[in-house]
Amino acid sequence: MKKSISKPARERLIQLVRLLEQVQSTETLAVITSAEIEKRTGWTNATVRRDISLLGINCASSAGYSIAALIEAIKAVLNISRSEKKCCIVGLGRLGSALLEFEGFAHSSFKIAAGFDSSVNRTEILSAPFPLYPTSRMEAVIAQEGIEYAILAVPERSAQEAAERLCKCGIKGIVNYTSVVLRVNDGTMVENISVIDALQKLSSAG
Amino acid sequence: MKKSISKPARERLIQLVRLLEQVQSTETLAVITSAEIEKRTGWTNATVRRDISLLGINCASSAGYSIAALIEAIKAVLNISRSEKKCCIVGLGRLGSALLEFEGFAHSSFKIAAGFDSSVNRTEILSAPFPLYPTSRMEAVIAQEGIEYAILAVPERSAQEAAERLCKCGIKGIVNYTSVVLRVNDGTMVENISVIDALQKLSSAG
DNA sequence: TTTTGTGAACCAATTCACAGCA
DNA sequence: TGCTGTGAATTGGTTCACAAAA
Repeated sequence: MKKSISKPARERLIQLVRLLEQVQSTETLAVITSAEIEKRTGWTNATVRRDISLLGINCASSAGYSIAALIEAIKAVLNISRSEKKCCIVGLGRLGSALLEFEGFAHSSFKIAAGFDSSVNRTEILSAPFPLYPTSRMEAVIAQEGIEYAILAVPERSAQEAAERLCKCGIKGIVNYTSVVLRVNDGTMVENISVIDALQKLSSAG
Repeated sequence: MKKSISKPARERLIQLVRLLEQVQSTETLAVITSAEIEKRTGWTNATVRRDISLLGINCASSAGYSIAALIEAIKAVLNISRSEKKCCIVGLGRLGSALLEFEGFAHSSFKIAAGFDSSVNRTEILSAPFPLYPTSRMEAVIAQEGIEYAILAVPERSAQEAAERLCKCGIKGIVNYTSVVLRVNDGTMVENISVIDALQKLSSAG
């Protein structure tokens, strides 16, 4: 863990751990080679080996890497699922409330601890496995619950303002579902996952 | 100008055009400097200037870049909004159907031309401004409509199979809302926008 | 054998630093 | 003066190629 892991390598490792878990749950393989990972991901085998070597562990034989050991190593180094991390959803329109049933959360180390919406009516009508609050209580609830990450799913026109409030609360990162380019403090990171953004990336690569 | 634009540069330019449009619609600025763009995005002014110079146009004065000209230039070079591009939504659960009301589409050059779901019941009950079909008709409709991109919002267990069918149809790109690591043909690109993926990127960057 | 792990080489991207321009 | 545009330098990432290990 001496060498710090670059962003592209980290992102590949995040995907890799998920790929390995999928393999583990649908196939009987216990071991996988870098060549096989290349087939399934498109990354070159050299890149795969380099990424894995950055973990600073040694879980390979001449048949390849032990899948179980590799999963553990990546999780440990990237502190994925090291401890439960609390998130909140900001904006409970169709998109925000669709997340209430997103399967992926079950197997992750992220836990949704609160939902916020400016419409009190909506926070009262919706039912969720976690408490819903009016946006006015955002700062208080985030501090009190120790929420670290926010999922931003408000209408475009409210996105920047919401982001600023989240920054002031000391939120570590925002997952941005809107296509607004957010201006945030240095202490806060943003991951953009707007569908328009993604489509434009695809079509500009064409 | 024959220098091809790198992927990171393209992705910044896509964000930049959106930022500029936002500035244009909320402020009265007609001109913007690379230093100002740095403030709003966090990219260094050198990177901003380099990216813009890759466009091979010249829309700057000593006061900065003309916002309107810059928007046009980026759109032209990245063929954003050059022509209307057809997409489909595959999987009309809560997440997929939430996209029906996503605002961003209105101002984009992407048009949703079809929705697919394995539940015939669902395709009959939902109402959308475009036709909905059972998944069995996917291949036929995609070919007939000339659909180029797909938004994948099916349950995790069906994701890989759906992706393979989309590849066979010759779809150019898939926007993947699931957290499954998709294996696709060389001719098909994937953009992953799973919320879990995004949260893990944020927390591993810590 | 086969496959990893890794220096060294290569290629890509960013940043520096400054000439040139309005 | 205050900006852009861009060669040159630098930093970062990927790939090569091969020794070492199983």
